Formats: sequence, C-alpha cells, structure tokens
Amino acid sequence: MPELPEVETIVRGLRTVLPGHTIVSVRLGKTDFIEDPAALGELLPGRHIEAVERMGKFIRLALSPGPAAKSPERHIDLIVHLGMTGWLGVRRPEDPVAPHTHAFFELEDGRELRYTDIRRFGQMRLVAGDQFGAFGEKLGKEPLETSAAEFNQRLAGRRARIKALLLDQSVFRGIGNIYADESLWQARIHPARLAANLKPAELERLRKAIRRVLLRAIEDRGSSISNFVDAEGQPGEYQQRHRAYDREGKPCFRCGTKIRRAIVAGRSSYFCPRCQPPPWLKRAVRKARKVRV
DNA sequence: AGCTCTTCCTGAAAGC
DNA sequence: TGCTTTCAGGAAGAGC
Repeated sequence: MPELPEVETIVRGLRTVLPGHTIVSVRLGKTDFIEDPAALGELLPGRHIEAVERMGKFIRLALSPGPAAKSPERHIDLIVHLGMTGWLGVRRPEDPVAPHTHAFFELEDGRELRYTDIRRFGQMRLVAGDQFGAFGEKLGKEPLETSAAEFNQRLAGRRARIKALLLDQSVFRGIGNIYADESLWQARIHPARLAANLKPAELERLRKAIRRVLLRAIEDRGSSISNFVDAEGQPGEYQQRHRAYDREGKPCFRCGTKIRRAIVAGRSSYFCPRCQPPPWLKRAVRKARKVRV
C-alpha cells in the first residue's frame, strides 16, 4: 500500500522522465475514481509537464498551459492518490498493458504515462493552480519537515490514540499503517496509548523514529506489499526491514517476545507487548503502586 | 472530540 | 478439487 516512501519513490522515478514533455491525448478506462473524467480529455491535451511533486501521499503533476492548450489562461495541477493499489509510470505503447490500467496520457514523443489501480481506491482530480494551496492546507505537516516543537504541538492534549493520530492525514501527511507501526515499534510506544499521555521523552523518541523509518524506507525504495513496484517496475526492499508490520507471532527483534496483532483505530496493528506496554497495563501498575503507598 | 461502522473494489486466503 | 465466504485497507461520511 503506497505510503509516503512508496509515493516518494514513484515521484522520483517520474521526475527523471516526465518534466519537459507534453500531453497530446488522454484515454480512459473505468473512471469512477476520477472526479471529473471529461475534464481530463478537455483540459490536458497540449499541456506541458513542468514538475512532479509529492504532498503526503498525493502526487502532483504541475501542468503549464503550453501553446496548444485549450484553456491557456490557467495553470492546472493533476493530483493523483494511489490509494491501496495504484501505480503510475511511463511505458512505450508497445509495452504490455497491465490489467486494471484505467488511464493513458499519451506524450508528444510517443510514450505514455499509465495509471493502473486494481482496486480503484485511488483518486485523480484536476485542481486549478490557484486552488492548490487551499488543497494542501487541509493536509497536515510533512513528517520529514516537522520540527520537534511543531510535532509536540500537533499532538499536545489530544485524547485520541497515537496510532489514530499518526494515520490522520490532517495531522501529519503521508504516514500509513506500515510506517505508523514501524515507528511506534522503534519508539517503544503502544499504538493504543493516548497522545496526551505520552511523556516528552516518548514524543521525542517517536519523532526521531518516524524520521529514521521514513528516510530509510525511501532509501530502500519503499516496501513491496500488495505488489508495489516503482515507476520503472522494480520492487522496493524496505519490507525486509519491517520489525512489527505483518509479523504476528514472530519474535520481536529487540526482546524475542512474540509480536501481537490487534485492531487499533480500526486498523490491524502490530506491536511487541513487552517493548510497547499497553496503556491498561501501565494503569494497573500505577494503581498497584498507589495501593502500596 | 473521537470512536465505530459502512462504503468503495478486487484478489488472496480460508472455509467447507 | 472447486466453489463460496471472508477479509484487508485509505479515505470519507454517518451516527453516536
């Protein structure tokens, strides 16, 4: 499932082959994941691809009007979210078309940008250039660009479970289930802890853990779960470094205790019950101490 | 505010 | 073996 490192990997791949090229036509298959399918065919032909950027889990293709564009007055962004199984990459027309490929953007040099998405949980939409800022404001901070003060402030006083807040894209953008669990394991924090109850040292461990995990995962070109491959079609390698995610029943890399799985914030959550003591256990310990006093 | 449930969709895996 | 059922999951919306 593409999260920040996987999306970053796709974006870096596209960045080497897309900018400077022009979209000449658009072909669509199923369109239920596209906000306004007709607008793609109307507004994109003739546009230059200026830049490819990532915002959390969103991909932004910045499209300048170009001389042949039909609405030359406006800069447009094509915003793509890969959902669970989305993939975006450039192929030659004669290359085999992967099943569930639903959008083809033909370029002036004959190649085509293709969007493939088995489950179609992805999203595709056009945003006028002057509205892009507003779109981004609804999202939280980039976790790799968040200072300690900002990080603590975002979580301060929140009574929600830390896992729920890490998954909430309006708090931080780009973290999903895998990297939330990996970061919490690294920081030795149970996913069901309430953010407001985290001590300053725990918050600092968590912030650093998120940075470490995401940077390392980007270096490894993401985790290949659910058949994730980068824009060139190569799998990532970070799944070999997973310490918690999808490791139920396997020994914790730190203490050997069996990794457990529980539903937290509506998601499968993997953690070490010893390194990441659950909040109810902490409560019980506190109570016991009080009774003794 | 924050939790749970539901919806979207497909393929893998489990159940029979 | 082969068919049927269940489940996972990012995000958004409803209801509590």
